[in-house]
Amino acid sequence: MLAARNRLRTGADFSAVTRARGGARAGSRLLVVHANQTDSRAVRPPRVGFVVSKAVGGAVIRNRVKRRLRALMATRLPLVPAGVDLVVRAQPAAADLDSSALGTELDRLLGQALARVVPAQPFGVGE
RNA sequence: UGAGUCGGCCAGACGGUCGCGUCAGGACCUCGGUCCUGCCGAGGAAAGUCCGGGCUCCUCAGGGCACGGUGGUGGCUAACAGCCACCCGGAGCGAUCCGCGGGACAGUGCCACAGAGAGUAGACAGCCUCCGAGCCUCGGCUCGGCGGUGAUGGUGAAAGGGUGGUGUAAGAGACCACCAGCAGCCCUGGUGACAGGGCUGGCUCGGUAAACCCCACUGGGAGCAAGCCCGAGCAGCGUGUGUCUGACGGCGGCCCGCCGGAGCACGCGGGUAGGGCGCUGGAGGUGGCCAGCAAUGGUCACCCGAGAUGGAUGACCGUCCACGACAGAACCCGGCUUACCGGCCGACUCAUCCG
RNA sequence: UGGGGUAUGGUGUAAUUGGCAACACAAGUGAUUCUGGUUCACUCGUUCUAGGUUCGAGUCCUGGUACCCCAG
Repeated sequence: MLAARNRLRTGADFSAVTRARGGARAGSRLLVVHANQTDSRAVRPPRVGFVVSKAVGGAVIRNRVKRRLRALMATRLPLVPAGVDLVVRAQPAAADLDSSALGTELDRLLGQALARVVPAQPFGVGE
């Protein structure tokens, strides 16, 4: 579980990230990462939300996928610039992966999405 | 030793680092929150939502009808379609298991096809007496007719007791014996379902009620996103005050002064956004004793073991083993059903061997 | 989370009170045609699944599975 200030809390927040005009998206067969700079003055900490639909599996599998993504995201949170909201969506194939495979996939997609939404500050995980 | 039946229990363990949620204590605080410490933190099915109950709101004088639910008996329970014990029927050598297990003499409906006849039975073939005609090897045979018959054949899921005899033209519960079954009465045992036995009777009226129905018992509706409380803003109502005799607001706090200026203040009820409560101490667990065959109940002691709201149990490691199945609380509880890698314990049955 | 509904050839639908699972389109095979189309004939079913009631179940009863809809 992330701290409350780092979570998206309402359905309006989620649709603001996933359907916003200025938002960026990077996806694969495993995950889809949405990003959007909702606060241009960048005073708010970054916020993250997760979407795991019933197509992924039962409640146990969905919770496991969500917890793994949450734990992976918690370590990467300091690298996300302030004022940016993220939504990480899991595809059905993500249920079969372990944490390390999910981590590399998340790094790749996160870099793509953040580079599109904040080109001035490139995401530097690979360096 | 092998095969099997039933019941109960467990649901990876230990350790390290980093994190999460409720609660309690403390610190900081811009009263939004942040940080530190500590306790606790998913299941036997949390699942399916198939029954039952608590709780909440709505409806409701009382009674009846309609529409459902249940269905051997006795008990347990808050209640149940559940559980326990027993009865009956069936399966098994047995331990044991399975059964929507009331009523077809209250009434109605249906029983396709086949078959003569399918429900107050029925004559297609056949069998038998008698009458008539024909043939004739004079034993009889064939055809037609008035009747008798329910034994035989064939049909069907099912054909109106079974076996043996008496009887007859041929036959038939027409009559007799035994058996099966039904009804009535009585005796014994049992709270009861029922069981055992005796006497009498008519020979003996299919199946289907998970068809309508009858009988007995029983059921109001919706559901915690139920519902209750607080409540911005906008609008409404009331009272007071004010419109050049200037309310109120602005100019850094106050006074004066200057500027803008028609509303302003208080109260009221309903209630949107939003927030809080409901929300977990309960038909609660663990252990002992007592009553009971048991389900269960009583009593004593100890314990507090989730309560979130985008929704908490995770991540990375180490060691061990049988290498980890099915699966995640969202108001709570009692059941049922379904899913499931395996493991442990107890009781019992059968077969074989040994003593 | 709570409430409600549906399931029949590949697809869309039928089937009186329980008595032979029917129709259209599609697909395949064959015939007709020089070839294709049209036309004709034929083929194609665990009635979602497992039990039960019944002589007999798509239909009646019970459990399960999948999908869809509604409230928020």
